[in-house]
Amino acid sequence: MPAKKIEPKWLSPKELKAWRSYIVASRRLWDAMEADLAPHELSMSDYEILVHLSEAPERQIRMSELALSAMISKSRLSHRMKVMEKAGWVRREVCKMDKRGQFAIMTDKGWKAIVKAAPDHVESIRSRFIDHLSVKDQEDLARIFERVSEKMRQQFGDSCQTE
Amino acid sequence: MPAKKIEPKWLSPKELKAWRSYIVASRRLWDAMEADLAPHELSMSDYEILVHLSEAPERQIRMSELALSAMISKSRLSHRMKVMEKAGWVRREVCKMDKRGQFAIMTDKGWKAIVKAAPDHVESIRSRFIDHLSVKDQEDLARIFERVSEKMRQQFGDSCQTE
DNA sequence: CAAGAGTAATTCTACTTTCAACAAATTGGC
DNA sequence: GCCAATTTGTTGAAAGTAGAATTACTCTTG
Repeated sequence: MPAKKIEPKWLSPKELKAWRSYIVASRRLWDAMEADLAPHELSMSDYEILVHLSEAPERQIRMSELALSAMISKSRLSHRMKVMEKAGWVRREVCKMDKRGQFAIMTDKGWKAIVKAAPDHVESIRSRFIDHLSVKDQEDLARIFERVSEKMRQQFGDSCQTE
Repeated sequence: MPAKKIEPKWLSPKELKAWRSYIVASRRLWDAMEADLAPHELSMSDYEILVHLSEAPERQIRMSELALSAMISKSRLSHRMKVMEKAGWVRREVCKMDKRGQFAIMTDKGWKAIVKAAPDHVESIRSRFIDHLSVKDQEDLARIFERVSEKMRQQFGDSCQTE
């Protein structure tokens, strides 16, 4: 028998529905949350950066590590830092140990900005997402997405670390 | 009693875990799937546009409607169409009824491109996501994200229609 | 210690996306 | 019919992002 082209296994109705609901809701959710955050002059992505920075010991951390934990490229982080530096939220300082390195450091002003934004953002997470989930839903979601992440890590991405 | 500042209701550990797992996995999933699609010279977003176009009757549809169903701005659609037109995948034609309007029309070449990419994309959806879900998981996810979308529609977005 | 390999971060270039402004056509009073 | 308001879609400038190239430093090894 000649080599036959492998017929792709299409999605069943249930599979398709799961996928589409997820994609559509995620897109909307992201947009809505961006909008919720806009009054604080923050994007979701910048918020994420600041949170990771604020959680670092003494609110300072090496650029590479920050890029890794915020899951963005170094290049992008450099650019955003330039912007946020101008806003006075962060500053940079060379690393004494390794003069190639830079520390991203959160300023008081930056801390205040994030502290001010946080309650609204949490409220946004709640009203857009979490409050519509039962505890069981929360557990299910966590389990599912943990597994999805885990599988991707196995499949190939050693390019990305744990958060 | 004087007006007291409302204490924000922070997330419980379970809530936080659900949220973070979702966010982190979603980010990774998107990136992985973009990479899976790259060999076909397509981004997730362009793929989405082409799919909606291909599903329209006679593979043609008004620009506004396409933008709506693909959940992108008109402006962005215009720009992408210019690129995809150059690639020969789509063309545009003025609407006889309403001379302001344009029809986006999928060319044969565009159809071929999407037909060629689809099996790989489906395989990508499977291997990255769907295959790690039980049928119960699929149902749960669909239910959850349907609800999330629904609530957002209620909360305020009449800016966005059903898909 | 010197050469080469490797690493940290930035910068440059090309591309994408957003936002505001715009032109053209339609609609709905009056 | 005419004028204002709205709708459709495009455009151009500005902002954002990705990836390659670059710079400056460190580490390894002979």
